Amino acid sequence: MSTNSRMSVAVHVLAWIAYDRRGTDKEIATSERIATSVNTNPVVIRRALGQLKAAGLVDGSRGRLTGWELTRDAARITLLDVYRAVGEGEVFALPAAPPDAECYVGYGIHDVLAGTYRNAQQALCAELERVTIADVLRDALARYESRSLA
Amino acid sequence: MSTNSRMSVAVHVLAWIAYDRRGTDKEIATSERIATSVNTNPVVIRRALGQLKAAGLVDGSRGRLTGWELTRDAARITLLDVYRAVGEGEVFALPAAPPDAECYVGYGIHDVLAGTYRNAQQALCAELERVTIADVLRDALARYESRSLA
DNA sequence: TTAACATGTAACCGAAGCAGTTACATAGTT
DNA sequence: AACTATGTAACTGCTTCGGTTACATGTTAA
Repeated sequence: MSTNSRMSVAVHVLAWIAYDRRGTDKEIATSERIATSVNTNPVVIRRALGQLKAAGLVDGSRGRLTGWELTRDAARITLLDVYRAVGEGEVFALPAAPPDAECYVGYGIHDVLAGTYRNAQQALCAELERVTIADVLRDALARYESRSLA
Repeated sequence: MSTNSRMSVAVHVLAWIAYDRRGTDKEIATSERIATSVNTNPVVIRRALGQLKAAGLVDGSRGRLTGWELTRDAARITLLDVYRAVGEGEVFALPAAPPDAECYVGYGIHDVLAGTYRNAQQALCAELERVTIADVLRDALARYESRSLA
């Protein structure tokens, strides 16, 4: 599929913010710092944060020493929320050109496909809804802890 | 999502071939004729047929007056078969650049995401598997029959 | 055997989307 | 007022897609 990586970036960003750093170095969540963890450019992070902010998942201001915050508990942000926030469209696309409406098959097939795609998409979304940012963070940290057994 | 229309084209092609034209004009299934129904270029159809043939869903030769055929009943070809035949990859992608392995979050997040994506993708595929080409054809024809009520 | 027909495939085009980057105006803090 | 970080525009290189032309190859029918 075509597929961009915005979903992955957005989840990473949220998990990074969700991680409680009060014990460590009191690192404020800036696009710069997050970009280091994601290994990309700060602007890419700002674009992601912009979408997440528009969706009401995070909040932040321009001032110094501010830092981004989640607007609610990480356990209450699902990957479906993120999926919608980053504006991912449909998984399947119909051809731009409409089929031959004179053809027995062509006449209605786009509508039929659209319905089928809707069901498939819904199944996908239902699965995304079962996972939260808290889940992702927990699993990621678990992997970090159990590393270095190599 | 990125999203191409190959899936849609392939399903259209299969439904077109599945439609029994013995009663009508005995139209042989050529890339040219199918292209008319799909409203695209014959080469696009040939590319699709090439993938479907490689997947063993259709068969055809170069000769004249041959025509493409399904290798099995339309009721036994699922949209999941088609999905795999057209080589659609994963719905979600991870960033090309690996995250910062020193970061508590970055270290394991790609693996975590990959697992989640796998589950979501599986849900999608399960839904596609429930629909066959025969289903699509039946529904499309039903729409054709009940048209012109406008 | 030969003419007709249809496929397979390479090659190219324009359009679109994406990630990355630079640059800079703007806004909020200290 | 100085500092800091965001928001955003603009540009780049890369990739993919659908569409198109062109042509060699293979198969059938006459």
